[in-house]
Amino acid sequence: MTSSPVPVRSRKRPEERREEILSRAADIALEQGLERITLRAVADRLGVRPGLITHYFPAAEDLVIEAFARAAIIERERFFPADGAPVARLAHFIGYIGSGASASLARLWLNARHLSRFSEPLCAAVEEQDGLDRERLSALIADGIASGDFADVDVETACIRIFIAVDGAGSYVNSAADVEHPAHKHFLADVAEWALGLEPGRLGSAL
Amino acid sequence: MTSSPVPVRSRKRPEERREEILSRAADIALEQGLERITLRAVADRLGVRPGLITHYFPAAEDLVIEAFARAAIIERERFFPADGAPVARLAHFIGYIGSGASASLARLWLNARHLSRFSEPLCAAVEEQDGLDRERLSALIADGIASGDFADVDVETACIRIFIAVDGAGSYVNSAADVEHPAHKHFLADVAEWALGLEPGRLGSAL
DNA sequence: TGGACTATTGGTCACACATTCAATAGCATC
DNA sequence: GATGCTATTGAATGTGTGACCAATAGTCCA
Repeated sequence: MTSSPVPVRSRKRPEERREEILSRAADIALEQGLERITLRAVADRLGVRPGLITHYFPAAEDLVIEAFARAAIIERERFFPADGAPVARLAHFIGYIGSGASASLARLWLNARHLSRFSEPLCAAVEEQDGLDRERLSALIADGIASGDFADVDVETACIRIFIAVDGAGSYVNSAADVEHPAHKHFLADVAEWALGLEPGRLGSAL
Repeated sequence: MTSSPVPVRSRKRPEERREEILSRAADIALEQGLERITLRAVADRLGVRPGLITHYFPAAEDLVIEAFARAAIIERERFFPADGAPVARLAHFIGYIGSGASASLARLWLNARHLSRFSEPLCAAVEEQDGLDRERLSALIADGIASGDFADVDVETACIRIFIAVDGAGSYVNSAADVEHPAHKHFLADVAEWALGLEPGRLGSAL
């Protein structure tokens, strides 16, 4: 009585199929973690046989690495607005990180940073994506300095400080404990104000 | 011609054996990561059969959790000196974290924080150890405030800020990239000075 | 329309893992 | 010195993983 499990075989253009695979793998990376990207898991989501994934990614590790990069690239656009005044862009960035909306992104980075321990190529991919984030923030900082919104600080120094604060705050993303303390919630804004020579509280409204 | 693989069976008191197992598991956690704590790996290090590990830890996950706790407890003593002036103790703490000596500890925490995603009991253990660290640092801060070395800041707030900085700096422990930039190396000391109302540079000599 | 190319399948294999359990042997106690 | 308890072994089981490969069937082109 059940519908026959007819194996509907749909043949797609290699580039398209590859995109599909990467896209699903990136979804898994964000939802469940990089170590849950298995041939079977990706194949199931696509309604396809595991062997097909191997066909496109002979080494499963490469799929994981590319999926991480894709997830990082896609998520990046959510917190780096393209335009607006420097302070507003910075406030959006900080507000986004501080809100729960970036939890899956924080988990992804925690995940990847840890897994870098076991995989040299993944480590390289992490550093590459990290570099892209830094480029974005550095550009934002440079804009703010040029416009006079930020003090005339060293861009790289400010960028490094802010990202350490981002990663520090993100460390607790998997903890059930209280990240409700004001010192927690305001840390990133506090550090950003310090790093950019803003008067304390200037970014506080972003929360 | 090879020496016969005589299975030398040495029978030990349960408490002693259990300690041995935990100790080796903690070693593996620090050296190779929590996910490398397998029945076989621990058994091999002890010259014992995997079944014996199961005998003491019917659920392997419990061994991992206890091994993490043990590693965290042992390592804690290395960076929280028992006595000395508050500033000196703080400088030791910061110097230890900043030096490469704490790399395996940073890896352990990154590891555990990530794995907390998949295991509720591990998450609880992480929070427990985290709480113990915070107790230590809070006591140190309270001492410094009482002695007048630190400003009259809120202990919990200062503690939270410093630990976010610790975890943020530790995030890059598996990266091959440059953590050599001064902003990187001084971040923890900078934050500590800010959080404790110390004049900038006061802790810098610790590096 | 027929043939070539290859995306896709279905099945298999080897490996690492935790778990289970009956059999064995060390140690303490009588 | 015999006996009982249990720490320890040896082996088997089941699951999940990546990798491999011959067979199949879409799709495109001559």
